[in-house]
Amino acid sequence: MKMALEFSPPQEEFRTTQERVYFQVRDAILRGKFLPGHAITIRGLAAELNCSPMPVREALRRLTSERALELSDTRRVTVPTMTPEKLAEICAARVALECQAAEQALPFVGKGEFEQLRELDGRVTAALQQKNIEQYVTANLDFHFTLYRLGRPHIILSLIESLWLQTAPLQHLVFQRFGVQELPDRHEDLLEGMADGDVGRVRQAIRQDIEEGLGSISAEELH
Amino acid sequence: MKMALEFSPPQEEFRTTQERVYFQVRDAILRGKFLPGHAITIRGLAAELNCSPMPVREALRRLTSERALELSDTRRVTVPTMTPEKLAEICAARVALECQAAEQALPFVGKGEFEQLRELDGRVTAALQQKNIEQYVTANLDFHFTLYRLGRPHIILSLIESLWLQTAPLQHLVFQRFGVQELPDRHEDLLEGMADGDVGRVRQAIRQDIEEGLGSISAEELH
DNA sequence: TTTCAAAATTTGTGATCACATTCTAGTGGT
DNA sequence: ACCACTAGAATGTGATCACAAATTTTGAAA
Repeated sequence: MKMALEFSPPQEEFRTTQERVYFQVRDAILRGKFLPGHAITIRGLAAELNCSPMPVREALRRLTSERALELSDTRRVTVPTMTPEKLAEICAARVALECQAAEQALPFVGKGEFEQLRELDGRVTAALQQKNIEQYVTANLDFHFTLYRLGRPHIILSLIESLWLQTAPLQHLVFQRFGVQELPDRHEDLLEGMADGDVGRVRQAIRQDIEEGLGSISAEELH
Repeated sequence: MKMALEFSPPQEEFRTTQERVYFQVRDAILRGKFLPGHAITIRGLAAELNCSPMPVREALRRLTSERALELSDTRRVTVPTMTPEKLAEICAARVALECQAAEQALPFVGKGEFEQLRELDGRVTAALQQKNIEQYVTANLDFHFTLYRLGRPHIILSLIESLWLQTAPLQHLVFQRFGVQELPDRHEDLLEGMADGDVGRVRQAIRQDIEEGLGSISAEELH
């Protein structure tokens, strides 16, 4: 079965095929093109992405070690299914790391950066009003990571990215079923806290944004 | 060049060669068998571990994505060198995650678990008195991870493991040069906090243990 | 129609090969 | 002695193949 348009064409130029495949699959996961539980085959992906199984193997191995994909007991690569325990852990880890990243970013929030974040938040709000799932996901991701990147974190950022990757398939599942209109977001609190340079308020806003966002998911049945 | 005894024989039985190689290399890094900056070759490892380059490629790719190894701009796999920025980030991330893990473990610390932790701490102290680097590293690792594992974390634990892997090469370098006798540890505080069920004290002890431990490293020149 | 075992296909793993790039001596010139 | 340069060796990447294990399909019996 040929699944057209499942993967976007590679945006940038990559040095190796393996790297290209890695980002294409990663992107597809973030955009919700894979359902939890879906099994992925090396040869199938290789055929779709026009390369030999070799680069696919390495890309999948990499994504598996980031827990974006999962290795079944029969060595098959699948999109992970979520459990309440995993969700609670991801939630706790995101709070811990994203609070740290935000705090680290705070000194770098100047006037220009603040305006940029306000503009990105505007896009999130607009997407929520229009009930545009695709746009909401992209804008929300941009908002958070633009903030976190200000503190120039490398290690922490990649840990956070790994955590977002893990919730992406479930998140899209829930959005497609229940929409995004009722999603709370604490971006306003966050922006005010940043304007005041109030670390405590920023951390609190991040915590609530994450816990309420993932809480609204866990409230629904977990597939 | 044949480097004998660099790798321990595989302890358990692994399902695949790739997995065996992964844990052997991982173990070697944790035990300080690799110096920062050291370049690793796929074929060289394959010859030492008696397999084809293929499983080694995948194992190295996996370790690279965990930041235990690094990909140079010429695609060569090397043991990462530390920078003050990276060390600060690792320190912050460890504090955030290990405090969370400890808090999560706290309700599971019964009498038996407490005694086990006291016994492990005793080994750490003994190793420090004897200035036995190898034993200190092992005992300290056992102490921390035995505690964290009580809360049955999966995701957070693997993040913490990745962070420990990243500091291992530098840590061994410093230990070999300056010894371990002056290393502070906050395990006493930690144990008392746990006995009282005092979350705040536990978190504070973890924070200090990490910051003082890594601080004593950053105080020395970073290679 | 349903059930279940055997056959056929598909899959992951590991080995080997080809090729372009990178690294390493060794050479020659200053 | 020192440095730039070239030839040879070594390395990473990607393709292809062989094989065992897992999956799916098939077909016959109930």
